[in-house]
Amino acid sequence: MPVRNSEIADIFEKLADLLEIEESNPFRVRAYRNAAQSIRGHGKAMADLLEQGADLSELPDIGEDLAEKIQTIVTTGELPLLNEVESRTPAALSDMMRIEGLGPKRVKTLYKTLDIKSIDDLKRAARSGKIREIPGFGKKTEDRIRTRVEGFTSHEQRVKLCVAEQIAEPLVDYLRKVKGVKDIVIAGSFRRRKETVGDLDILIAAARDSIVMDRFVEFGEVVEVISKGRTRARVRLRCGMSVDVRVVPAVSFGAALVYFTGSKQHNIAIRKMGVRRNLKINEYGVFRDKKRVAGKSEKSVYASVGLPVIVPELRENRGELQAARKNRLPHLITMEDIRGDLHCHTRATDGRDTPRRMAEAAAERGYEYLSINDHSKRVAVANGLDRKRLLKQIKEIDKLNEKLDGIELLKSVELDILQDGSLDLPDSVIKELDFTVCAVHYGFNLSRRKQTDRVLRAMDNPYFNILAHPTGRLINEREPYPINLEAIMKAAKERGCFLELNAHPDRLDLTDDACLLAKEIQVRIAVSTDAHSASDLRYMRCGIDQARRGWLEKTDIINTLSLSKLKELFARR
DNA sequence: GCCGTTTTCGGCCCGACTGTTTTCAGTCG
Repeated sequence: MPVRNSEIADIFEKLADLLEIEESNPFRVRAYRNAAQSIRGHGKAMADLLEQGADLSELPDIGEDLAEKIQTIVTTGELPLLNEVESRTPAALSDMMRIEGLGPKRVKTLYKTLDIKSIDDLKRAARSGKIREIPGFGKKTEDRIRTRVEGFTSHEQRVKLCVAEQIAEPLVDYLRKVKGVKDIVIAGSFRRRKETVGDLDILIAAARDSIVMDRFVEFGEVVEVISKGRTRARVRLRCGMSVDVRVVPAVSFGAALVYFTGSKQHNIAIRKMGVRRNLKINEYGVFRDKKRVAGKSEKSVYASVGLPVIVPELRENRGELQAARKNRLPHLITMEDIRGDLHCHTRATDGRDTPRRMAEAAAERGYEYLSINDHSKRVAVANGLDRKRLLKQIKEIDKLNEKLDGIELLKSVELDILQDGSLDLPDSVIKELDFTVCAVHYGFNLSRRKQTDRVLRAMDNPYFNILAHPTGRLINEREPYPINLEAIMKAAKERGCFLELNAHPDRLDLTDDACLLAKEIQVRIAVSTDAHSASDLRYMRCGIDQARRGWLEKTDIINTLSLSKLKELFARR
């Protein structure tokens, strides 16, 4: 299997850690970190780009040298420079830097004075009380290291956005009631609507003498106060999530919002634009010399560098600043644009509600149509429909449609794409449907080429309309199966097929980067919830968040169309 | 090691908090 972008990024990040411990040129260290981030966030695999003969040094934060190193990693799977550095400096020191409160300097000191080279070494040393004897360390530092290292798991997981929302809501309600709090916004990746959130950044506008910080650390879910000052405090909640609260005066709120919403890369780019205009931009405002010239609102901050406000979902330094400069920011899709949902299940298979109940719930949301896409027979665990049961369901839906007012149910199915690329029900029954949704449910371990060919062959069937959850990934649970998405998207575009952005918060498959790729290729997308109950229809919001991060507009999304237009699109045959 | 409205050299974001030290280094975001 070709080397994944995340693997290349991991190598550069590890190298950056070790070089930092060795006190190498800090800007060189940063260059490796920037490159890692750039590669990790890139929609296309470096391996594919190289195969197509692309010049990697044209990518942001990648120069001649790193382009060559990426080539080496893609070809050989490793980087000689990293091996060389690891021969001097133990690789596991990089893991130690993941522990909160341990940076390159302390890790180096621990290594040099106590020969601590791993998390386990660190655990033993902290228990034995040797760490506090090192100059510059003390009892408190040792205590903290001990607690952190005991509870340390190598990969602290980011939580899904919808889970973060449930965690944040009661805390924000609590803080909102504190005297002196004028405004409160959850910033950070939460506000940028990233699919997962590492920690919560809560920004509060309040008077300087507000007691909000005292109240914050007293919140019932707080199990550890990591730091607490007048303007900034950080705690850990019972659920394991860290929360930062920052208090700023109202006059700085807009500047602070920009600053704490990020992304970091976006902010750095904004600041650089400011520097060119002799402006200093920080979380307190925009300053020319000592004079504040903007900062109360986000609009004023962006205006100070000659830009319109950029919505948080786009703030990733993925071209939004250039687009804003040219007044070519996308008009992002909104919930109001959505006229129906093209993927849901009923009690006939693994759903919980009846078609009628689903239709009523969709109508309540203001939709014009909803399609019923129960599983087909291959998905036996879900009691998938065979030919006979599907024909029966088609008749039921026809009957139901006569009674329904204001909403139409579309007759569909979620077909299984078999390993040979055929679909698991015959055309003779599929042709009775309004359209089809097709997906891979088994055989995730095929090679990338075979998996791609499988889906491409399936798309050759003229009844194939929408490819559902195109990579099969489950966030934090299952990696995407290897597949050449770019080839799939190009083929879909040629054949008049569409890709689904599965809005279920466990899937969000396509990723934001994949949405960007789809936009570039101009293949259109269905944002669908894959609802297994009437209440699941609410997940549309999650899909729209993701679509917006992927720059998608109303015209990129097919379920913004009227029913008649939609039916025209589905008529490949 | 990257980058360019200061373009092939000379910059590269910076303020808050903690602990240990007594004026600041280390870490974080």
